[in-house]
Amino acid sequence: MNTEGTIDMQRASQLLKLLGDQTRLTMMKLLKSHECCVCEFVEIFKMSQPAISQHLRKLRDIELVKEERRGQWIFYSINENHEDFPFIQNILEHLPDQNKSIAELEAQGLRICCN
Amino acid sequence: MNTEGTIDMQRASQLLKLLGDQTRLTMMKLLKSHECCVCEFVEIFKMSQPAISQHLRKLRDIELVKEERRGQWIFYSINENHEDFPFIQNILEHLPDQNKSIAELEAQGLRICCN
DNA sequence: TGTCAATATAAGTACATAGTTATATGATGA
DNA sequence: TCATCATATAACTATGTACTTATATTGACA
Repeated sequence: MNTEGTIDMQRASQLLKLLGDQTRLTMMKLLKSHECCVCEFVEIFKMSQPAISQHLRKLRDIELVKEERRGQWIFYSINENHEDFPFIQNILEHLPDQNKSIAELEAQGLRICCN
Repeated sequence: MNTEGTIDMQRASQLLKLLGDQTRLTMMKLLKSHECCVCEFVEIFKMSQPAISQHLRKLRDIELVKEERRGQWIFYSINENHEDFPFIQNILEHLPDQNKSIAELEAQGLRICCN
Protein backbone atom coordinates (compact mmCIF):
# COMPACT_ATOMS: atom_id res chain seq x y z
CA MET A 1 0.00 0.00 0.00
CA ASN A 2 1.24 3.50 -0.74
CA THR A 3 0.70 6.68 1.23
CA GLU A 4 -2.88 7.07 0.00
CA GLY A 5 -3.83 3.71 1.45
CA THR A 6 -4.15 2.25 -2.02
CA ILE A 7 -2.33 -0.71 -3.47
CA ASP A 8 -0.78 -0.61 -6.91
CA MET A 9 -2.59 -2.43 -9.70
CA GLN A 10 0.12 -4.98 -10.37
CA ARG A 11 0.36 -5.94 -6.73
CA ALA A 12 -3.42 -6.03 -6.35
CA SER A 13 -3.92 -8.28 -9.35
CA GLN A 14 -1.17 -10.59 -8.12
CA LEU A 15 -2.88 -10.93 -4.72
CA LEU A 16 -6.32 -11.39 -6.26
CA LYS A 17 -4.99 -14.07 -8.60
CA LEU A 18 -3.70 -16.00 -5.60
CA LEU A 19 -7.04 -15.61 -3.80
CA GLY A 20 -8.87 -16.54 -6.98
CA ASP A 21 -8.56 -20.22 -6.17
CA GLN A 22 -11.20 -21.73 -3.95
CA THR A 23 -8.77 -23.85 -1.97
CA ARG A 24 -6.41 -20.96 -1.20
CA LEU A 25 -9.24 -18.54 -0.52
CA THR A 26 -10.79 -20.98 1.97
CA MET A 27 -7.37 -21.56 3.56
CA MET A 28 -7.00 -17.83 4.12
CA LYS A 29 -10.47 -17.55 5.62
CA LEU A 30 -9.77 -20.49 7.91
CA LEU A 31 -6.39 -19.09 8.94
CA LYS A 32 -7.93 -15.75 9.75
CA SER A 33 -9.44 -17.28 12.87
CA HIS A 34 -7.57 -20.55 13.42
CA GLU A 35 -3.98 -21.68 13.11
CA CYS A 36 -3.84 -24.90 11.12
CA CYS A 37 -1.22 -27.45 10.23
CA VAL A 38 -0.78 -29.16 6.90
CA CYS A 39 -2.41 -32.44 7.87
CA GLU A 40 -5.54 -30.60 8.99
CA PHE A 41 -5.84 -28.99 5.58
CA VAL A 42 -5.37 -32.38 3.96
CA GLU A 43 -8.35 -33.61 5.98
CA ILE A 44 -10.52 -30.52 5.43
CA PHE A 45 -10.00 -30.29 1.68
CA LYS A 46 -9.79 -34.04 1.05
CA MET A 47 -6.77 -33.27 -1.07
CA SER A 48 -3.31 -34.86 -1.33
CA GLN A 49 -0.56 -33.65 0.99
CA PRO A 50 1.65 -32.35 -1.86
CA ALA A 51 -1.27 -30.41 -3.35
CA ILE A 52 -1.89 -28.72 0.01
CA SER A 53 1.80 -28.06 0.50
CA GLN A 54 2.03 -26.37 -2.89
CA HIS A 55 -0.92 -24.09 -2.19
CA LEU A 56 0.62 -23.11 1.15
CA ARG A 57 3.92 -22.41 -0.55
CA LYS A 58 2.28 -19.89 -2.87
CA LEU A 59 0.70 -18.13 0.08
CA ARG A 60 4.01 -18.25 1.93
CA ASP A 61 6.03 -16.97 -1.02
CA ILE A 62 4.21 -13.65 -0.97
CA GLU A 63 4.20 -13.72 2.82
CA LEU A 64 0.43 -13.84 3.28
CA VAL A 65 0.97 -16.64 5.80
CA LYS A 66 3.65 -17.54 8.33
CA GLU A 67 4.81 -21.00 9.34
CA GLU A 68 6.01 -22.20 12.70
CA ARG A 69 7.18 -25.63 13.64
CA ARG A 70 5.77 -27.15 16.84
CA GLY A 71 7.00 -30.64 17.49
CA GLN A 72 6.24 -32.79 14.50
CA TRP A 73 3.87 -30.30 12.99
CA ILE A 74 4.23 -27.09 11.06
CA PHE A 75 1.50 -24.61 11.89
CA TYR A 76 0.42 -21.95 9.47
CA SER A 77 -1.10 -18.62 10.45
CA ILE A 78 -2.10 -15.35 8.82
CA ASN A 79 0.66 -12.75 8.57
CA GLU A 80 -1.12 -9.74 10.01
CA ASN A 81 1.95 -7.60 9.42
CA HIS A 82 1.76 -7.98 5.68
CA GLU A 83 1.82 -4.59 4.01
CA ASP A 84 -1.44 -5.36 2.22
CA PHE A 85 -3.17 -7.10 5.12
CA PRO A 86 -5.98 -4.51 5.33
CA PHE A 87 -6.82 -5.18 1.69
CA ILE A 88 -6.85 -8.94 2.25
CA GLN A 89 -8.78 -8.70 5.50
CA ASN A 90 -11.44 -6.63 3.81
CA ILE A 91 -12.01 -9.35 1.25
CA LEU A 92 -12.07 -12.13 3.84
CA GLU A 93 -14.69 -10.30 5.88
CA HIS A 94 -17.18 -10.78 3.07
CA LEU A 95 -16.78 -14.55 3.15
CA PRO A 96 -18.80 -17.03 5.21
CA ASP A 97 -16.97 -18.31 8.26
CA GLN A 98 -15.49 -21.79 8.01
CA ASN A 99 -15.96 -22.78 11.62
CA LYS A 100 -17.90 -25.85 10.56
CA SER A 101 -14.77 -27.36 9.02
CA ILE A 102 -12.87 -26.89 12.26
CA ALA A 103 -15.77 -28.26 14.31
CA GLU A 104 -15.88 -31.36 12.12
CA LEU A 105 -12.16 -31.90 12.58
CA GLU A 106 -12.60 -31.68 16.34
CA ALA A 107 -15.58 -34.04 16.27
CA GLN A 108 -13.45 -36.58 14.44
CA GLY A 109 -10.61 -36.11 16.90
CA LEU A 110 -8.38 -34.91 14.08
CA ARG A 111 -7.71 -31.42 15.35
CA ILE A 112 -4.03 -31.10 16.20
CA CYS A 113 -3.29 -29.48 19.52
CA CYS A 114 0.19 -28.81 20.89
CA ASN A 115 0.23 -27.91 24.57
CA MET B 1 -24.57 -12.70 -1.52
CA ASN B 2 -26.72 -14.63 0.91
CA THR B 3 -28.81 -13.30 3.77
CA GLU B 4 -25.79 -12.76 6.01
CA GLY B 5 -24.25 -10.39 3.48
CA THR B 6 -21.58 -12.91 2.67
CA ILE B 7 -20.76 -14.44 -0.68
CA ASP B 8 -20.22 -18.16 -1.09
CA MET B 9 -16.65 -19.36 -1.52
CA GLN B 10 -17.08 -20.73 -5.00
CA ARG B 11 -18.62 -17.52 -6.27
CA ALA B 12 -16.04 -15.39 -4.47
CA SER B 13 -13.10 -17.31 -5.90
CA GLN B 14 -14.61 -17.11 -9.38
CA LEU B 15 -14.92 -13.32 -9.09
CA LEU B 16 -11.44 -12.93 -7.62
CA LYS B 17 -9.95 -15.05 -10.40
CA LEU B 18 -11.48 -12.71 -12.95
CA LEU B 19 -10.17 -9.66 -11.10
CA GLY B 20 -6.79 -11.36 -10.71
CA ASP B 21 -5.70 -10.11 -14.09
CA GLN B 22 -4.18 -6.65 -14.25
CA THR B 23 -5.95 -5.69 -17.47
CA ARG B 24 -9.41 -6.70 -16.24
CA LEU B 25 -8.84 -5.24 -12.79
CA THR B 26 -7.82 -1.90 -14.32
CA MET B 27 -10.82 -2.04 -16.66
CA MET B 28 -13.13 -2.44 -13.69
CA LYS B 29 -11.50 0.44 -11.83
CA LEU B 30 -11.78 2.65 -14.91
CA LEU B 31 -15.40 1.66 -15.49
CA LYS B 32 -16.27 2.46 -11.89
CA SER B 33 -16.03 6.16 -12.73
CA HIS B 34 -16.10 6.35 -16.53
CA GLU B 35 -18.02 4.60 -19.26
CA CYS B 36 -15.61 3.44 -21.94
CA CYS B 37 -15.86 1.92 -25.38
CA VAL B 38 -13.70 -0.83 -26.79
CA CYS B 39 -11.49 1.40 -28.89
CA GLU B 40 -10.63 3.49 -25.84
CA PHE B 41 -9.45 0.39 -24.01
CA VAL B 42 -7.38 -0.57 -27.04
CA GLU B 43 -5.65 2.80 -26.76
CA ILE B 44 -5.26 2.77 -22.97
CA PHE B 45 -3.86 -0.74 -22.72
CA LYS B 46 -1.93 -0.68 -26.02
CA MET B 47 -3.42 -4.07 -26.67
CA SER B 48 -5.04 -5.63 -29.76
CA GLN B 49 -8.78 -5.18 -30.29
CA PRO B 50 -9.55 -8.93 -30.03
CA ALA B 51 -7.60 -9.19 -26.77
CA ILE B 52 -9.63 -6.32 -25.28
CA SER B 53 -12.87 -7.79 -26.62
CA GLN B 54 -12.10 -11.11 -24.98
CA HIS B 55 -11.40 -9.55 -21.59
CA LEU B 56 -14.66 -7.61 -21.82
CA ARG B 57 -16.51 -10.76 -22.71
CA LYS B 58 -15.36 -12.47 -19.53
CA LEU B 59 -16.53 -9.51 -17.47
CA ARG B 60 -19.80 -9.46 -19.39
CA ASP B 61 -20.38 -13.21 -19.06
CA ILE B 62 -20.65 -12.94 -15.29
CA GLU B 63 -22.51 -9.66 -15.67
CA LEU B 64 -19.98 -7.44 -13.92
CA VAL B 65 -20.32 -4.99 -16.80
CA LYS B 66 -23.11 -3.91 -19.14
CA GLU B 67 -22.83 -2.92 -22.78
CA GLU B 68 -24.82 -0.35 -24.68
CA ARG B 69 -24.53 0.60 -28.30
CA ARG B 70 -24.39 4.32 -29.12
CA GLY B 71 -23.95 5.05 -32.78
CA GLN B 72 -20.91 3.19 -34.04
CA TRP B 73 -19.61 2.46 -30.58
CA ILE B 74 -20.39 0.01 -27.87
CA PHE B 75 -20.00 1.53 -24.42
CA TYR B 76 -19.27 -0.57 -21.40
CA SER B 77 -20.21 0.37 -17.86
CA ILE B 78 -20.22 -1.20 -14.40
CA ASN B 79 -23.32 -3.20 -13.54
CA GLU B 80 -24.18 -1.70 -10.17
CA ASN B 81 -27.12 -4.07 -9.83
CA HIS B 82 -24.91 -7.12 -9.75
CA GLU B 83 -25.70 -9.24 -6.73
CA ASP B 84 -22.09 -9.08 -5.60
CA PHE B 85 -21.47 -5.45 -6.48
CA PRO B 86 -20.77 -4.43 -2.85
CA PHE B 87 -18.01 -7.03 -2.70
CA ILE B 88 -16.49 -5.82 -5.97
CA GLN B 89 -16.84 -2.15 -5.06
CA ASN B 90 -15.05 -2.75 -1.81
CA ILE B 91 -12.06 -4.16 -3.64
CA LEU B 92 -12.00 -1.38 -6.21
CA GLU B 93 -12.00 1.26 -3.49
CA HIS B 94 -8.54 0.13 -2.43
CA LEU B 95 -7.10 0.73 -5.88
CA PRO B 96 -5.51 3.92 -7.19
CA ASP B 97 -7.78 5.93 -9.45
CA GLN B 98 -7.07 5.68 -13.17
CA ASN B 99 -8.07 9.20 -14.09
CA LYS B 100 -4.68 9.78 -15.67
CA SER B 101 -5.47 7.26 -18.41
CA ILE B 102 -8.70 9.07 -19.23
CA ALA B 103 -6.98 12.47 -19.13
CA GLU B 104 -4.34 11.21 -21.56
CA LEU B 105 -7.02 9.96 -23.93
CA GLU B 106 -8.68 13.36 -23.84
CA ALA B 107 -5.37 15.16 -24.38
CA GLN B 108 -4.81 13.07 -27.48
CA GLY B 109 -8.32 13.76 -28.70
CA LEU B 110 -9.09 10.04 -28.53
CA ARG B 111 -11.86 10.15 -25.96
CA ILE B 112 -15.08 9.09 -27.58
CA CYS B 113 -18.04 11.30 -26.81
CA CYS B 114 -21.58 10.70 -28.08
CA ASN B 115 -23.81 13.71 -27.67
C1' DT C 1 -27.50 -1.04 -51.52
C1' DG C 2 -22.68 -1.26 -50.83
C1' DT C 3 -18.81 0.23 -48.13
C1' DC C 4 -16.72 1.23 -43.97
C1' DA C 5 -15.75 1.48 -39.03
C1' DA C 6 -16.26 -0.77 -34.66
C1' DT C 7 -16.66 -4.87 -32.48
C1' DA C 8 -17.10 -9.97 -31.90
C1' DT C 9 -15.85 -14.58 -32.74
C1' DA C 10 -12.97 -18.57 -34.22
C1' DA C 11 -8.92 -21.15 -34.40
C1' DG C 12 -4.37 -21.75 -33.14
C1' DT C 13 -0.28 -21.31 -29.90
C1' DA C 14 2.68 -20.56 -25.95
C1' DC C 15 2.78 -20.42 -21.32
C1' DA C 16 0.74 -20.83 -16.57
C1' DT C 17 -1.54 -23.55 -13.23
C1' DA C 18 -3.17 -27.32 -10.31
C1' DG C 19 -3.05 -31.54 -9.81
C1' DT C 20 -0.42 -36.36 -9.82
C1' DT C 21 3.34 -39.83 -8.16
C1' DA C 22 7.86 -40.47 -6.40
C1' DT C 23 11.36 -38.99 -3.46
C1' DA C 24 13.89 -36.00 -0.10
C1' DT C 25 14.20 -33.71 4.40
C1' DG C 26 14.04 -33.24 9.13
C1' DA C 27 12.38 -33.89 13.86
C1' DT C 28 10.90 -37.68 17.15
C1' DG C 29 11.14 -41.44 19.94
C1' DA C 30 12.08 -46.56 20.56
C1' DT D 1 21.12 -44.96 15.40
C1' DC D 2 17.20 -46.40 12.97
C1' DA D 3 12.31 -46.30 11.79
C1' DT D 4 8.53 -43.32 11.52
C1' DC D 5 5.65 -39.36 10.93
C1' DA D 6 4.83 -34.74 8.96
C1' DT D 7 6.08 -31.93 5.45
C1' DA D 8 8.57 -30.24 1.25
C1' DT D 9 10.27 -30.66 -3.26
C1' DA D 10 10.87 -32.53 -8.00
C1' DA D 11 9.31 -34.12 -12.24
C1' DC D 12 5.52 -34.87 -14.99
C1' DT D 13 0.82 -34.19 -17.10
C1' DA D 14 -3.61 -32.33 -18.23
C1' DT D 15 -6.13 -28.38 -18.45
C1' DG D 16 -6.80 -23.35 -18.43
C1' DT D 17 -5.50 -18.78 -19.91
C1' DA D 18 -4.10 -14.85 -22.63
C1' DC D 19 -2.61 -13.74 -26.42
C1' DT D 20 -2.14 -14.03 -31.84
C1' DT D 21 -4.05 -13.75 -36.80
C1' DA D 22 -7.91 -14.33 -39.73
C1' DT D 23 -12.65 -13.74 -40.46
C1' DA D 24 -17.59 -12.68 -39.35
C1' DT D 25 -21.09 -9.44 -37.78
C1' DT D 26 -23.47 -5.27 -37.27
C1' DG D 27 -24.99 -0.63 -37.68
C1' DA D 28 -24.11 3.96 -39.99
C1' DC D 29 -24.21 6.44 -43.80
C1' DA D 30 -22.90 7.97 -48.72
